[in-house]
Amino acid sequence: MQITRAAEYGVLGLTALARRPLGEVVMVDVLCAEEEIPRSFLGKIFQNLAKAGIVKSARGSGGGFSLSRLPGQITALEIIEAIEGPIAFQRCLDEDLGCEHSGGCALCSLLAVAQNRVKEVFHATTLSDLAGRHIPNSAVTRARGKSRGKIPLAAA
Amino acid sequence: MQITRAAEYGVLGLTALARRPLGEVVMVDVLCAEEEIPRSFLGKIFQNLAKAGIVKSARGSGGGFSLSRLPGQITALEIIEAIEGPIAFQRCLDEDLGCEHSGGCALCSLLAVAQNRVKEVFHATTLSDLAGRHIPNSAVTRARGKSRGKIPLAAA
DNA sequence: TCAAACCGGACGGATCTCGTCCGGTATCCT
DNA sequence: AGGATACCGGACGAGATCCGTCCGGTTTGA
Repeated sequence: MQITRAAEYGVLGLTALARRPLGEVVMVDVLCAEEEIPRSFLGKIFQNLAKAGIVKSARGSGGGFSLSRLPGQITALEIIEAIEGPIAFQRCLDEDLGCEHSGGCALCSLLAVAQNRVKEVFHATTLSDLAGRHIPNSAVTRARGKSRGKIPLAAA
Repeated sequence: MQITRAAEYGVLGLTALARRPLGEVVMVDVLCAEEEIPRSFLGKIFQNLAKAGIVKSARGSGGGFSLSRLPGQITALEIIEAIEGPIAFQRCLDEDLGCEHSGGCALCSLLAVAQNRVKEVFHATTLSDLAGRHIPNSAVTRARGKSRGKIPLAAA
């Protein structure tokens, strides 16, 4: 019952992209430096985002990634499902291959409701919502020196 | 982003218990036969439920498990968290050990909202809700013979 | 032609999942 | 007292998933 690092990194990387002028092509090196994400992992994640049409990739020298839509038109649900696959609290809730327990499985109904709630939340949030409020870690640590201790929560 | 089998089995086992007169002591062998759950696994799961105070255990001959409260007073949230540990979409959302990304992490806020939605759903559902609508698999297969083909969904 | 940058598959260690097994202990029955 | 019964609890283990890394291949620009 957790989000994967891949999805986390994917969202973070996209916010970094979304903070720039629309259409700007950025290398993964830049993005992962900005958000402190392992380089080759983020590369792999962005391959999925490209395949899902969220991001466009440009190869060769001067290449990189750019958003293929406005940040306000990309939902968190899209991003997360592009990386993790469809959100399904249980096997039988993904495609309707029927529940293995019984005809009217109460548990599956419950899980279906819960699952739809989180989908609603993710669907209602766009990348611009996320990018607006997010301050990249690298900026914070730079401003703070390298004190690696407890972080006073800023901004409620 | 999935519920574990353990939680699934736990809920199922408890519904079997909840269908009986309150306080009746039932062996795990009976419960797992009824719900078609591996015996030793369910035993282990019920240990957690006992530790969480959801179920009472009786040892020795004639022993087994019984609900320690009315089914209407046991929430799905309790059950699931007793088995899986606290629901936390991300490490930083469990106890407040602060987000590793930044002060005002937008992603964590989003995940927190989604997580609370599912907690609400689980909290609003009781064991009696689940037990009422659930027909154990064993009963279905008995009534149907051993046709292992596609199951026509009964009851909307 | 060369270097830059993404593509995509293989690999690998760590962790989690899904159980099983077995000796220990508490309880009941005779 | 002595068994038989049933839960307790820890160890074990196969398999899957997670979290990345690596490297050869391909595309592109200079």
